[in-house]
Amino acid sequence: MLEIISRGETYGYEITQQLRELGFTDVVEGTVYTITLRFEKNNLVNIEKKRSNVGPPRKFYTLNEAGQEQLENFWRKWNFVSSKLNELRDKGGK
Amino acid sequence: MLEIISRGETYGYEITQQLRELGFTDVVEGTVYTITLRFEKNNLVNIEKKRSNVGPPRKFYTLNEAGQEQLENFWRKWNFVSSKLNELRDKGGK
DNA sequence: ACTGGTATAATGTAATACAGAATAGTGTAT
DNA sequence: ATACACTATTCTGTATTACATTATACCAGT
Repeated sequence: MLEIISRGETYGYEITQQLRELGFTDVVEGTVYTITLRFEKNNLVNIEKKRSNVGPPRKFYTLNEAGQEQLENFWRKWNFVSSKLNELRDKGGK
Repeated sequence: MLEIISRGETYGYEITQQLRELGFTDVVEGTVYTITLRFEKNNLVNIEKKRSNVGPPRKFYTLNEAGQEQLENFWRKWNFVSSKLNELRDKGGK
């Protein structure tokens, strides 16, 4: 979700849809919103509320400096863990 | 940890060491044991207690049928998630 | 007024991660 | 004998996370 937000201003409902398009077909809004709220709580995002002409106002997020760092940090950890796991998976026993 | 156990009978303390060798240098015993206990609780492992000549008895684990399945299931999910994440990481925006 | 799609917030439960402290067995050096 | 280092497991507790459900609200078309 941090990565998705980093691609450009977006809001919860849209993030849900993007995740579904990405293949995470069964994510529901509730899950996404708990995470965006966590981002808010941890001060990783800037918030801008804009009205929509097809529904209630949208809360647009962008990453702030801390959010960028968190994202980079995530990818660092991801690269580490995924390389280790793939190693484990691929090269058989011992 | 399921994968490590699937490679052959092992016990908590040894699993901790293997994880450290794999690069997860800061895992501590407490963490590992909560997970082995979860495996027990979920009936994914067979248990065999054997005495040791260098310390207290060891609780050896092997995967049972359900454990094997759980492991295969894990790899399925892992392959899915990691391919999606790498896609997100590699091919830039949109 | 009602429906369907868009949008967020509030609430609750179960699982997970992780650390720290307590306990105990064994061999070796003092 | 006893103290120490290493091996080994268990117990306990806290904070976070995952995830779903429900409630609420805005808008357009019928």
